[in-house]
Amino acid sequence: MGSVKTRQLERLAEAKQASAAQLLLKCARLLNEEAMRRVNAGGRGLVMRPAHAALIPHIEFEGSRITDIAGRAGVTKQAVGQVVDEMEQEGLVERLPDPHDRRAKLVRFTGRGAEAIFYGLSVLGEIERELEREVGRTHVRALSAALSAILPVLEGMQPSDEQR
Amino acid sequence: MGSVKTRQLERLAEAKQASAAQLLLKCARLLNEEAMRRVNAGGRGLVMRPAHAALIPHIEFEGSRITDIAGRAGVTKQAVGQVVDEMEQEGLVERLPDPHDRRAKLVRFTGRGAEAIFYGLSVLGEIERELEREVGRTHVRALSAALSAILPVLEGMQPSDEQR
DNA sequence: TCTGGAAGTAAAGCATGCTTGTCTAAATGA
DNA sequence: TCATTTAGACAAGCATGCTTTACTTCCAGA
Repeated sequence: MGSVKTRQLERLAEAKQASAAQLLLKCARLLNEEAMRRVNAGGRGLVMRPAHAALIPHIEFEGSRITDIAGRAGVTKQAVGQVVDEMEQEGLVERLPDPHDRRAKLVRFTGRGAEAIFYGLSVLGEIERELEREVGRTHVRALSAALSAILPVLEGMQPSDEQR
Repeated sequence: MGSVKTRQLERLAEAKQASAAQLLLKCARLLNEEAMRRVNAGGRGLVMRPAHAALIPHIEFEGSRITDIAGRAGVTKQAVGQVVDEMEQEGLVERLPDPHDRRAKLVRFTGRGAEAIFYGLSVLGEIERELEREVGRTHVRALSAALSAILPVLEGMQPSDEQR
């Protein structure tokens, strides 16, 4: 009793009160789990995995090169190639020859891929509407506003991610 | 042109505007990356990995049983045992005999473990202060308020997680 | 006092998501 | 033209974080 360690443990108990950062991390984890659960329970045959989700924002609708996707996603082109293989087998994307460079290929969403993305977005929208119903639209709008402000700051903290 | 697919791709481009849910996920990912980066660059020998972070909230200061931790974290006791092994080797936690059950052991933070947690929390606090400096305290407080409201709703969506 | 179940450990295995290294074909530029 | 670089594919390997199976020790109820 009264030892250094005991006092530390007491301070630790106090510190348990969540900061905004901790709240953010926890909410996002729960939201992500719920969204994945709903997407994969969506009756469709396809499975959505985090590796897929990570690439989607970096595949442009006109088609993107593997190397470009890799650079933006911050992983090697080999890693992207593997995930693209999977998504291609599920019929979500297709590889097209790049008219500007015969070494290159363009990865592009298929119609089915676009549908899958809409479905995923609709799941997020659905959850969002449920949240609004529970906590009120004001809170959700404030959340959006704050996150929109914070996002560029967080992006600015990213390491420039030299070569890979 | 004008095909079903083309129209879908156009809609897809519109849909790219981020919802609150998407913003939340992206911000959290960036925040998490930045926090991990800073913690592991903290000069200390120890490495922080997601698996450790996942257990920490479930280790009570008085000590918790492996089985309890596993139940709350939603993984098997074997998985928890492995991570606890690692944290024990780093001197962050210790295993004590449970006075109430000679089969059981209590996992508890050591002084060093408590320090490490303080350090981790201080990193989060530091990032939070930087965010306040950039976007203003109002936004960050609104963020906290909204997340605090949303958290219990998200927790309520959790599957009851039958047996494991 | 046994008998079933729970706590923890041990070992093996597996899914995921990466990496590095190597190769071919094509572009690029001196 | 020829050397270098680049895009992508292929193969192997590895780190992480789990799981399943099997065991020992101990508790607890019939």
